[in-house]
Amino acid sequence: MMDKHYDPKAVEEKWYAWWESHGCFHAEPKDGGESYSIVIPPPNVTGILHMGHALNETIQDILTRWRRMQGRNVLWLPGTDHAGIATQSVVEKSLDKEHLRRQDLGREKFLERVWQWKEKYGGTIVHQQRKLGNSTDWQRERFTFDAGCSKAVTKVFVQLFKEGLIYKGPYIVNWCTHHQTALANDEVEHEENHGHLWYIRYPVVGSDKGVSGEPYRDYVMVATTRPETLPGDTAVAVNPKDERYAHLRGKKVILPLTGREIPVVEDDYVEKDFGTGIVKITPAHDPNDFLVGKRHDLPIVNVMNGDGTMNADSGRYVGMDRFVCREEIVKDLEAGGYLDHIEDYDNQVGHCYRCHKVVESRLSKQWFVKMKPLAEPAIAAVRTGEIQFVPKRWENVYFNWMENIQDWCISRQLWWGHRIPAYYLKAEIEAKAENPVFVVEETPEAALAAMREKTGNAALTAEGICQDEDVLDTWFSSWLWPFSTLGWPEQTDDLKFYYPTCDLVTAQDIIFFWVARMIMAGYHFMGQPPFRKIIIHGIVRDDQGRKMSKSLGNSLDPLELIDSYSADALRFSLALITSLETDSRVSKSKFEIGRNFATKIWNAARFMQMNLEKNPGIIDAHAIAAGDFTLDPALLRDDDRHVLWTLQSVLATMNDHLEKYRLQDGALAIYDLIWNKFCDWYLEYAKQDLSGEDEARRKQVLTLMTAVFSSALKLLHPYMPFVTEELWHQMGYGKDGESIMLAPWPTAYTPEQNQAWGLSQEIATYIDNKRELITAGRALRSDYNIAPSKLVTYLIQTVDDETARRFTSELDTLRQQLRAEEITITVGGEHLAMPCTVCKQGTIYLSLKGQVDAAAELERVRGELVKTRGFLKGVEAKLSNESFVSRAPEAIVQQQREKKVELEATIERLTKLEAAFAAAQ
RNA sequence: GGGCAAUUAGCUCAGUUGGUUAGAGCAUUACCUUCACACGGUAGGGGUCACUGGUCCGAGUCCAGUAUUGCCCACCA
Repeated sequence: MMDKHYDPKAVEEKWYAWWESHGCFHAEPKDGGESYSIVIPPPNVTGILHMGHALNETIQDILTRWRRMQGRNVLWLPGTDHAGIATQSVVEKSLDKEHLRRQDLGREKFLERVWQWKEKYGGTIVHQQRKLGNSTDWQRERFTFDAGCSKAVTKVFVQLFKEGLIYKGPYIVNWCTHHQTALANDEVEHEENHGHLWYIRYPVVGSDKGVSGEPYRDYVMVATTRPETLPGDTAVAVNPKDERYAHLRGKKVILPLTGREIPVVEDDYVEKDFGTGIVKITPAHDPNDFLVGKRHDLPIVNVMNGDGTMNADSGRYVGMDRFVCREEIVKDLEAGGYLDHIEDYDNQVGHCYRCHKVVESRLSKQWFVKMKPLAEPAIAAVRTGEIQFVPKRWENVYFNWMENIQDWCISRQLWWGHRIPAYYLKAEIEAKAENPVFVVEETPEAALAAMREKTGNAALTAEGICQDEDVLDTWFSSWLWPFSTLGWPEQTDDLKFYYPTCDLVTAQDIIFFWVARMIMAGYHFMGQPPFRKIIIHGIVRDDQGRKMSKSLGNSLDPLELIDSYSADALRFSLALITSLETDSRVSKSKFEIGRNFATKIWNAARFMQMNLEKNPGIIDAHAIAAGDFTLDPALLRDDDRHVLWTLQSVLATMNDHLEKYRLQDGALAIYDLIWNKFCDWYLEYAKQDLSGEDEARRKQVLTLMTAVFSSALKLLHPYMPFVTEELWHQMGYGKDGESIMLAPWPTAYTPEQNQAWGLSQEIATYIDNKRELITAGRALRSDYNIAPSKLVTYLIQTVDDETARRFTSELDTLRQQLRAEEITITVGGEHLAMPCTVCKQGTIYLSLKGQVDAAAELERVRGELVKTRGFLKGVEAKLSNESFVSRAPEAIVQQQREKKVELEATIERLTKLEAAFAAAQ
């Protein structure tokens, strides 16, 4: 006998291992069929599973399991990202404990350590993903730094370079003067800094006075937080719309302390209302100034060394530390009469995340990809709808970024990553040549040959050249993910069959980093989109709406949730509480929904099993689950028809919801079917027959329950794979231990079956009405404070004969359920002089003999009459609108006509009622 | 500063082309430990759908404006 409470732990472990070992997740092109493929957004190899992954992967798994059951050839490809900075930092931190720096080990030894780390700990997240139940094809697991992906990366780099789309150029990076290395943006911590704004006068060239020590009459005033970079100024800038400085157009100013003449340029970057509205431009020491300099073709003067001391171009400050220099320059400016005044000023200043020294903006040479030519087809693809965002509004975000796209800086001064396949003459590098000769090739051998040709030195050996020290941005491998993982650049069967992939599921935070770039790479290298639909889901937040983060300590751990509630519960609850439209707030208790649901299903199965054990061999569960069963129409009751009909309508709704990625609605639909329709209504209804003497009827009920429940399990399987699989076997639905995950997705009954069994919307509506009638009857009792034990007399009045007939045929049941000694059923409006309650749609009226509130009923009927008349007016207006009648589809017009007739009948009925109530009053 | 979204029950959220009585889960109240399930059942309470105005026979839904909140982008030299 099954236990009262479902114990998911053992079950989930058992079935995952079973699925994996039976190759249930594995996909092969040779199996044919229509392909459905998704590549997983590869989590960082350093990562541990968080709620974001749980949501993201649950969505993908629901889609893939559903499609697989539909018979598609499904591939969901897993893998991880080598995550350059993150991984390197983790390993460097572990070196810290040994008081080692990576430089002490050297590049090769250090990389060995990282690989060791990856082998040891890199599997953490993929093991955690298994606990979620992901049906990813683990035989195809990939890593962005594995041999295949690395080959693709190198090939792409060389191709883009040869196409002229990759170039090497100057760029401002975050520079730590202590570690003497570039830092990525996320390695820079911004802290509030209590500093100053120095207001400095720059004399305008041509001014009448120019003697040092005297105030200039004609000058511009510049405000700066970094006076020490002044010797590197190569312009001052104003906003072109700033009327105050219109007279400066085309003029030059004198750079204080140096005597150099620098131009006044106009640039939108300048904020009119900040400081004086004039900015000094120091292209070598500020990223924005660098861009201004680029736009205006300004010279770049670097005044600082890598260690934060001033260099020769700073003039007399050479050798000073940058902060000493700041004080000296301010002193000199004051002495020269250039310093106007100083204000206190707070701003954000970047600090190194490791040594907390102020990060310097430093000019360096970096590699770039020209993005404009790549962006054009990618923009067109979304415009034409070849690729679609779901929800659609993200297209705006995408266009906004793509149309203003900047070149992509792809080089990183790290060791862990794909090394840039550029090769130099070793002699030139050692001599620190300004612009060393280089070649870009896929292999060192090819590079040597190319270099020999380029330099005309046939005697050049492999020792004479060296590879670029930098590695590529991690995204430079992930943007190839949809095809590099399928074997590109080889033209594999996988690639032919599964590319383009179908859906990409991700959160909005990597639309730029990843999604947009994959689209560009897809079109450029494959000539085809990487995927058709982009499903953007929200972010999982805590119950106060904050992002989950380690530092806030508000993270929910999916593994903990799986431990306390089960993976099924986590998945189902996530699906139920998240929509694509908004972020979701979650708290631990939310996951009880899924757990309780699993228990409910478990117990429904237990109930059925108990009854099957009492009737051994009465049905063939497997055959019924496979759709091979007959029902005797003579034995069918309306409640049977109702549940069969409801199952079919839920199936249709689920398909529609899943097609449109409304996973939440799908979850709700199956939840309602199983809990409310099947357990609360049908199982309760069936109890009387199951304990009855009629064996044919018992068999019929058990057949029907098996048919409905097995279909419901299938509909639920994408959401709750484990418990459905367990019950599938417990109930003997799969022949010879076949898995539910490969069972065919349910289909609607044939028209013949529907007809033979008398299934129709009318029957379903009748049962709904009956439920409502019983509820209303109970409510009436409580309204009039009548004890449940007391027998009363009900009057039921229906609008149509058919409903009256059905009620009459069930008088005994109704009497029992309403605890009535007498029930009178009539048709039409005359009888009802003492109405008390009205069921839905105004087609059934129920009253309790001797209990009337005619005044209230009169008021309500009048309200209803007003509404109905208004509605009728609208329909009439529509029908008298010529353009509607002539242009709208005939079916719609007909519908309106029918509605009109119906409304007129309703009004007539209500009018009679009104009169009856008025008389009663 | 630019853009996007949200505002519906105590809480978290649905509400698909405007349509008759606005739904769910949790929480809550009463009753029920009835032989599938108290992680349960039955019945109930709780909403001027942020505000103002507009269009319409009819607005949670469409339009305009206001307020509040959140996010993204660009960021003040």
